Amino acid sequence: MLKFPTPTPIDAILPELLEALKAHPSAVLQAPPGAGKTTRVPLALLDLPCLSGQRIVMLEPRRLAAVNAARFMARMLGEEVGGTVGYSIRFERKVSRATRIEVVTEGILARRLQSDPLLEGVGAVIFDEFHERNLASDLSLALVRDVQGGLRDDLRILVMSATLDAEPVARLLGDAPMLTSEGRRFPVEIRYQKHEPAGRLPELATRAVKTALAESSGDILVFLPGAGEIRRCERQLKDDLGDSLIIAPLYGDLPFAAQELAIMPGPKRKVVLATNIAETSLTIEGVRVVVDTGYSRQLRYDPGTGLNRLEVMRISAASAEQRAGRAGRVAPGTCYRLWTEHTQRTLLPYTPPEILVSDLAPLALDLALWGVNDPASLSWLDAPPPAHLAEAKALLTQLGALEPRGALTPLGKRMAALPMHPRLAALLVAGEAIEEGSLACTLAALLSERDLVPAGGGALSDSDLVDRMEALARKAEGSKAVERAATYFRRALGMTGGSPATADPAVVGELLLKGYPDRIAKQRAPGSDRYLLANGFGGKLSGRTALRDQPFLVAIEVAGGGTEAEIHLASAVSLDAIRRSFARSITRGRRVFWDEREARVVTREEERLGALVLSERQANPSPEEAALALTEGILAGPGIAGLPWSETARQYRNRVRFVAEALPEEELPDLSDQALAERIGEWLAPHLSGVRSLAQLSRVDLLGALKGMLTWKEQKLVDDAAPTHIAVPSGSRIAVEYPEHGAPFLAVKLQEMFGLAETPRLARGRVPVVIHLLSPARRPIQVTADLKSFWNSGYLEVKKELKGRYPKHPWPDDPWAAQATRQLKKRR
DNA sequence: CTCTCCCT
Repeated sequence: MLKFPTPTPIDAILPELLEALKAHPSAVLQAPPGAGKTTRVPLALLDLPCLSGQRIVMLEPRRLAAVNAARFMARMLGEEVGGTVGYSIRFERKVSRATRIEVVTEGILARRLQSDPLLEGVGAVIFDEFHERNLASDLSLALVRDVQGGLRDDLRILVMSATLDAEPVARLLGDAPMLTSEGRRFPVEIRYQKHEPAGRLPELATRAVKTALAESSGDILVFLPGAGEIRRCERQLKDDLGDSLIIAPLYGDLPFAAQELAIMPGPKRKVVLATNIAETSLTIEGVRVVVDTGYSRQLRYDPGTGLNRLEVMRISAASAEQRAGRAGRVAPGTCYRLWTEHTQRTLLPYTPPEILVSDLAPLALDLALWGVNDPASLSWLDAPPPAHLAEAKALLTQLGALEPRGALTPLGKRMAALPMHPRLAALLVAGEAIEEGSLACTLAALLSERDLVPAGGGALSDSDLVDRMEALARKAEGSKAVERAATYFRRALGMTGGSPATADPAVVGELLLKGYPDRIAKQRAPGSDRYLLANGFGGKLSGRTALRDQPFLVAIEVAGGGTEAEIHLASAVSLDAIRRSFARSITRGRRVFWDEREARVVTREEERLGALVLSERQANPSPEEAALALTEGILAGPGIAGLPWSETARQYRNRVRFVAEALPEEELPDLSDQALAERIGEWLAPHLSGVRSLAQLSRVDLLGALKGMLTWKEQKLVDDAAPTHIAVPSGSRIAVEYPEHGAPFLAVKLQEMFGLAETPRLARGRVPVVIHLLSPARRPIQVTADLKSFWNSGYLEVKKELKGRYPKHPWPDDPWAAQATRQLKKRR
């Protein structure tokens, strides 16, 4: 056994662990941070006889941690790293023939499993920090377990974790033995709030920092959700406390030098305002006090939109414990939790694992390469959610990596071999095909590395990717990492050389289209910053950008959801490039519809891609299309009552209604507004040829159209039973009025009716017409349905009254004998 | 308060 300079709590449990792994192929070791498991356990495993001559691979979630662990172990052995102990991380590999312990980061193992599914020469795989439940470690465990259950039953699996509830993993590993070790940590006193605090996080944190400064000693670490909150809190503390303290922000996008300032001990008491980066990734020396707001930003994948959403959410109890532990590294400490003990009991026990909440496209591609069609054939701690997986497969199909049935295509196989997200792999392969591989590598690197930071600090505000290319050319902060990744990608493609000096924005757009085919966006109106995305959702450009001039974009980073997402990064793309890339998915169609505002039929020929109309032009509708759209427009707008009916047509409808009511046995058709609306396609549509607008409806012979609803026989019946005119004794033909409601009537001058005893009748004699007798000036005198009694009695009264007023008109004493006339009295 | 953190 090796001699370590200081004993750690883990030492006591090592013999037991070795025994467990002799008896069982798997084991679970639960030990809090600081117990020494990362360095002690792999070295101890070297003594296992069943591993003799075989390599131990240990998985670390972070590159820095992997390198540090390897270096530390090599030093314990008195060797250089790369001897018995080596490491492999993204850009670096330090291993040799002699290497027995290889520390790798998570992506490396997933990749190696694909090229060497039997893990030739590997005797044990250790999953360190498994409680973080990253996507790659969940996938790797499922695959390694698959290997162990198949051809490698000798393979040892050891899962090490800090806070994870060990029971489910042990069960997953075939009831593996569980071992627990104490940590080596100083006690941390937890202080809760008495009442749930109200207010904004930066203000609450500022107040808590002041309390902590007064109550405790040592440096203070404050956990806030993001850079915005950190800046606000920093400003308040500086305003209130001045230069008595060092206020150090700490978050991932901060330049390296600023991060150093936060991590290293300073000359004065220090307050570090940090994001989650300080929860696991970075350790700050000298912290005795933690102020925890209890919130963090968490990425949520929405399978409905295929977009990610960054949300401020309450942290889990496990996360709160990890944060509090940061106060007990050097001495007993204090943790101020800005929530109540009651709220503490409502926290989720663990942060949801990535496999449940993130984009599964990379996992789906790896599964396809592994030959797994149904993920249920592997064992998972948490199975990938079917809806997320379906969305991921849909994307991979669109990228050309999967056949519709789910099998891997040759392109998919090629993509899976490239060390990046499938979107970027598709971009790279496409770039290679058009001899723009080098540019494609630079683009992929820009999109996969941390965003560049301009020289003056702050963030790049332009959402145009071409702006990022220019910042890269100017060597903005972060350029080195991007160049390194680009070089790495070029090597993966078998290329040499550096980034191209200039890039044609048109080529940039075209390449991005290949990786983000689902993210085409069309400007809603010229000059607008609002776009419609191909998935049917809206997006708004963020930042000041020249992209506003662009009718089409590829939206690369889209955050949000709800009604309108935020497009943080995009690139212009030409319509021609879209047409070239999506020739097979673009549909051409005609749409004939009623434009309500212009009150006319509009015909558009459209080129569509998903929810997007790529182009459109006006066209002429066929008579049938126009008639259909116009009738829809009539019903939606003015309705039947609003049609330009002539008086004759109106009367005709009333006549038909009158006959229908008076002679129900004839069963005449119903011409009411409602009936005409229901049958508009039948009676009106055939008469609309050449009509495109409401205004043009006046050209239509509505009466003719109406008559089309009646057979010839029925038309004849209407003419007979409801004549338009009736001849009176004077010889005049007087129009019969058919009102909308009530009985038909005849308005006629009294003098024209002399001698007529029988009231004329309509509807085969069933209904008497009502007579409105008029004065010579056409004023109504009398309304009657019984002429005979009028001549006998009422007439004399009328004559007495009116004779003086109309002396030129005949007023005979005997109306029975008088000649009916339209004329005045004959001149003598 | 424009966008947490990692990794092939």
